[in-house]
Amino acid sequence: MTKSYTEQTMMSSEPQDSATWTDECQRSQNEQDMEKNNGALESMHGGLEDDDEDGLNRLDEDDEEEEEEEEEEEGDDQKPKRRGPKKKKMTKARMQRFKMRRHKANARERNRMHGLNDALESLRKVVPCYSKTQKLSKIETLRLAKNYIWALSEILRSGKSPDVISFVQALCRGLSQPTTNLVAGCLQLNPRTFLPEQTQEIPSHMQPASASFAAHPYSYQTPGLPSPPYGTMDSSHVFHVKPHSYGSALEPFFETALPLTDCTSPSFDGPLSPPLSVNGNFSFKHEPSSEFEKNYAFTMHYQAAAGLAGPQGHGPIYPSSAPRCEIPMENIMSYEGHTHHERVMNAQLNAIFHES
DNA sequence: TAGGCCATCTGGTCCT
DNA sequence: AGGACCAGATGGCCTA
Repeated sequence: MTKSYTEQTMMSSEPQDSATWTDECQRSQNEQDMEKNNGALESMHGGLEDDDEDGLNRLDEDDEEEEEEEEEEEGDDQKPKRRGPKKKKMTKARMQRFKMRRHKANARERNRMHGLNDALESLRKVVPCYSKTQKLSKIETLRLAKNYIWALSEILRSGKSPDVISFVQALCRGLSQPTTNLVAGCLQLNPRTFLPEQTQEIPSHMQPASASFAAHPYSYQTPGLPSPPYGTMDSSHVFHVKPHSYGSALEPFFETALPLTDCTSPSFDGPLSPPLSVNGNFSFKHEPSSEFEKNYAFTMHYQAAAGLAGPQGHGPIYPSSAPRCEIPMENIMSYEGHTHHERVMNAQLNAIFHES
């Protein structure tokens, strides 16, 4: 039984505070924590007395009449005399109240952050490539969500369905290398495939159909990003480039797939990979054979994007005769697991395409 | 071991 | 006054 990251962190992190708190045990835990943190708080108090105790001394001025001694550093001629309210000593009672307030504020902040994380987790589930085991980082989740929204908007705006390469390009813009590889993995697509410079080498029939998907209409620079892999689709950080052939660039996805923009091509008769279900969900079809597939269980569920609208018939990119494939992995959140609201949203998108 | 990611604590600021 | 929000600091875990 493995502990979640959160649990591990909670158990091991230095401030033993209370991620494990429940409302019931919060009080006793509070007291324990206060004991533990006493030393730190005391020292902090010392520092505050020396530097700036405005905050602290403003807090409790009601009682503590018993210790009204004002602190004056008489001996220090160097320091200019302090202005403003005279300081009060931090008495035990005041200290206790301060600690209490601090603990309450900490608990609130913790809850707030948990709520934020819950929301982020919800976002992870509705963004392509959701995996319980291989979670996207917060920042990557936000970036991918932004790209996803942009891509869906673009579909709505243009009324055309993108080809997979363009769509993945749009999704991966600005993502780090691992996430880019992850998204590519979702599609069983070699990341090199959708690199701008490499796509130029792809024969015309496999070129992205919608130019608008190949590049955002606005600059997609992400200035100030912490490390080079962010904010660029430069191939130098995606699959550390080695000489490749066109064939390898398209492996394994396009080996058997029909030209992306032509769902009705009669040339199609091979098995589809990756499988895209009738409603557009991507999923692996087979028992994971490669290490990659064993380790990463994803699902693509951009139904509204990739699958909703075919060029003419508003059908999925792949023919409905394509084998519907599922991953029998319990850690995958299937599209069916989405909320009613999400399904309604997709139904509405579907309706839009069918009406257009 | 460095770097990335994360949870938590903390003090400041703003709002109700 | 108290709560929400924010950003900086800190330390732990994980991975390349």
